[in-house]
Amino acid sequence: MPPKIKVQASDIVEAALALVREQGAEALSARAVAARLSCSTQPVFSNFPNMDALKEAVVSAVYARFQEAVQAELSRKAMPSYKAYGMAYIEFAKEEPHWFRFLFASARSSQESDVNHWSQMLLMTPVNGERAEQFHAAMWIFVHGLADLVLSGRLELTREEISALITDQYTHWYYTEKEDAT
Amino acid sequence: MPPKIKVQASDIVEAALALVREQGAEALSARAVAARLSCSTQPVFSNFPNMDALKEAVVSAVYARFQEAVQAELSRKAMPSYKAYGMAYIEFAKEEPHWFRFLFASARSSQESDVNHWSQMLLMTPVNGERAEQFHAAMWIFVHGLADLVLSGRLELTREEISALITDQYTHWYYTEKEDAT
DNA sequence: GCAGTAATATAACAGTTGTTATAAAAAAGG
DNA sequence: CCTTTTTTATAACAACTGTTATATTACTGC
Repeated sequence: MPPKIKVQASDIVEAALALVREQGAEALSARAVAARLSCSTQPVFSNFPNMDALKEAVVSAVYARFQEAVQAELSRKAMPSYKAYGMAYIEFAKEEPHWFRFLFASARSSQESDVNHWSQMLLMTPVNGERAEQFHAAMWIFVHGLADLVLSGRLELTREEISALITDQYTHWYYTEKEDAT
Repeated sequence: MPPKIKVQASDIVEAALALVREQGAEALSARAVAARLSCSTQPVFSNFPNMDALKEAVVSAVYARFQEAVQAELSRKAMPSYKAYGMAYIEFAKEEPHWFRFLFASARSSQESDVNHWSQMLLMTPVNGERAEQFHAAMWIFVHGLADLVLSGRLELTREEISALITDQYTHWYYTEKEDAT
């Protein structure tokens, strides 16, 4: 019978997660993971067919953390709103820049990740009918652009300024729609 | 006296530019540049102290192309507008995805690149006074977010849909401001 | 206690990278 | 023609990467 398992797949993913979090995507290598677990590189390749598979697992794990963070932020509010959603989105990007970059650099198809993510918000649009999807898209685009610009340092904003920008974006749409309706 | 110079700094930058354009940032290596110029790696290091310096030069060169492309698009219009600007911005991202990524992945400080780039548009805002800067920022954020989402494949849009989104973003601000004024 | 089994460890292979030491070659002045 | 100067070429070094062949180890049923 074989010896007890010392290193499990979850340990490997967790170590990889920490590596990416602290040093970014390019620090993720078989040897770096092994060093963090104080083992050889062998367990990495017995738990995963190759490094790409591990990377995929790490992407999923980061995505789970991302959703957790956003949901935690939302549950603190009485009712989820686009503003709370956007703030949580950008907070995550600011607090975990390497994770955020890693997540959105892995260019998956449009089925995955934040499409599903945002789609739950479609029920919350303040506008009705066919304009709902356009409002939804506009908010998504704006929040994502804001996150990217803040993350890259091209825009330096306080939390209050970010909050004000999202509010503005929201209300400009909202008011215009109301004007149109009357 | 030395032999004639065969490989000049500009040749190296140009070769690097083509490499990044065709295969992305990670394809930029001393040997790859040399291979494209059919020379050894030596001229690379006699013209640049190290690869980071070359990379910087390439960033500047890509940025110049970016500005050229946007200006060319703007000069086709009777008067530059945020819409034309945004469309040119996103067109560049779609047509030269590797260049666009390379440019905006090089996280420089906020003095550089598209801050100056966008700042020339500040004169074109349709709103007045202190709201001008907020309108300006909102357009920048929206267009950049749109470019990034389209580039990564998370949003699949035709040129017409992109155009409509920018128009919407613009008019929602514009109309709301007009309402406020009256 | 021994043998079989599977999870690790060691170490190597082949590839990549930036960078540099050394050699070759080419142009021009003497 | 030959020496000097400097660009280029060859080749190597050291560090890194993914991956794998081979050994070692620890456990368990017998």
